[in-house]
Amino acid sequence: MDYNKLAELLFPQIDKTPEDYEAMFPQRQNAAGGAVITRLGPSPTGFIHLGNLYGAFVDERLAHQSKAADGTPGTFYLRIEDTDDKRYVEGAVDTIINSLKFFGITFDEGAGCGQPDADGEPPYYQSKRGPIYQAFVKRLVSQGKAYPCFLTEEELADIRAQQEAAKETTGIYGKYAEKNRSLTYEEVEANIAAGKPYVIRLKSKGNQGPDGVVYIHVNDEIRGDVSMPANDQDVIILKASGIPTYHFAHVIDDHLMRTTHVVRGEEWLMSLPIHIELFEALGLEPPIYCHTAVLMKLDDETGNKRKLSKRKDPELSLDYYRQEGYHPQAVKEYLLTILNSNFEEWRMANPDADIDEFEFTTEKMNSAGALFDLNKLNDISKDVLLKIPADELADFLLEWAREFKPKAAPLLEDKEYLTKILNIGRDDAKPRKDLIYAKQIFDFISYFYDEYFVIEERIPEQVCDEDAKEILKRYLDTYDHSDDQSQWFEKIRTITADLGYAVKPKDYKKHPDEYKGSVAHVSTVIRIAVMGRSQSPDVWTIQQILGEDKVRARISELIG
RNA sequence: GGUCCUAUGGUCAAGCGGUUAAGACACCGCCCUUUCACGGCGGUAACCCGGGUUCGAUUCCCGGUAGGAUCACCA
Repeated sequence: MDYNKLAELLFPQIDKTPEDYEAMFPQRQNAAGGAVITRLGPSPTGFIHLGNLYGAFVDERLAHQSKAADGTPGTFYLRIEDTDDKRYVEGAVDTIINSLKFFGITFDEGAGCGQPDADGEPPYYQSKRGPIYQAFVKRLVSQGKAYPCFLTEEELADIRAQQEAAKETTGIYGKYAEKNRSLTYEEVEANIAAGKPYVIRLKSKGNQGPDGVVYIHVNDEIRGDVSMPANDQDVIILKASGIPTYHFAHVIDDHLMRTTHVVRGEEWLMSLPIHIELFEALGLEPPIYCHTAVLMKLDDETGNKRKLSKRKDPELSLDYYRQEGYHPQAVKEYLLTILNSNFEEWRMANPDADIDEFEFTTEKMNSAGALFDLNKLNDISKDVLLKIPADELADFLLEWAREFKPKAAPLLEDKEYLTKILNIGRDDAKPRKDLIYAKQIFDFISYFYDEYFVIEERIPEQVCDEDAKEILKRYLDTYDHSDDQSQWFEKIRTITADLGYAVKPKDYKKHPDEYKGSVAHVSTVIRIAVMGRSQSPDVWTIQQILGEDKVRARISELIG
């Protein structure tokens, strides 16, 4: 069989060679100098989730932390893996870029990144790289390393059924590949003339060595040495549509785009043998692989760990964090704590350092899947929000409200008021940490706005209704908005003592029979009248922000 | 089922042949306090099982078990 002739028959329109493309896309300057080149390769389904962000983070850190000999940083680019046209969703690329940008991850180049050509140059959309892939496939065919296969869906199904019945490995390999591997030129020509659809398969060298099964060994940056049986499947490299499969596109693109580190999910580990054989067949050097762990969650029903699922787990979607109003920085820091085990320690030692100063390493990555922990996220979020100045936080909250709570947004437009509210207890030596995410913050401060003010709790049982009324009446009578905090509290003490409550909570605790209750209970009545709830920051401070009119109005309302 | 990955408290995790087996979150108690929060102090809680190797295994090897991943003209 004349393979050159076959290649020409299959790809008459392809006139460029692999060498042409090598010359068109030469080695990058910075990669030659040791910088790390990474990429994100999402399919354009428009759904970008926490797992994507998790991986993107590794890519971004690895690239931007590395430096070439001359000091130029590595490159992180976006490549759209749209080899499956069924998956394409309109506007998906923008969604991807914007979602990641929200979390502070930006690309240096790639799809939608403002290259001269809107699509990027070289094309960063796999769907636009057809001729490139075909040039390499053509070369493989001409070397007898790949061949056209005319197996129909029915035939494939038959083979599969037969294999399953015999408990053999499924797929096209060994004897199952024979038929199409050994087609003559004339047969191929006739099939094509008859318009039969076909795919191009790799002619696998198999994995049988003189001593049994041959294993491949790969040094994964995260997992260390990984070994598994070499590939023996005649995998499809070019689909009937002329578009390559992921496997082939990965090999060609990451080589031509000079990716040095391929960061991808653990789910790709099992196809590594295919990629290794492909690189070998093409005479190319494989990149360094980093297979990251999958994000897990405890299943409510089974109690077992399982992969976060798009359908069942809203927290997988990045939209979830935007809707709840998590600050991107909080999500980022949380991800980093599960990504690099020493980050948390570093953060404690360097509470104010920029996140970029943390030295991210693949050695500190865990290869087992981490369980997603909302508690931890919330805890981290408290610290993150504390470091953000109140006025910035006000902007963040307003922005969130405009999108997700439009009815409340106009109230938050009064930025001075909002900033004061958010600043309560923040500039102390021991600042409060009760702000977690926008939705929670809004609920937390809602009583500052009459439109959302409601009495949520009942007065403590130690205080009877008459006393409660009396407390509020006296409080209102003696209320002077210009009192400082100690003057204000002195008046509460007076009321407390006059009505037979203990001024010192300890006294009440020691002698519960001698008092009706303590100053704590009296204060709680006031709290509920003014804030509608028994738990809040300092009452005096809140009243100063609320303003005299609101304070008086709310108390008067209750006295009737 | 085949193949591969993983295995330390409820969760995230240090550890890399000899440790009282760190720390963080969560939980509980006490203190501070007009409530809550913050903070401080303290507490409950772990090396999956069985064989080896070794003077000695959480750590190394083998087997089991468990969990996860993967077996498409999807990525």
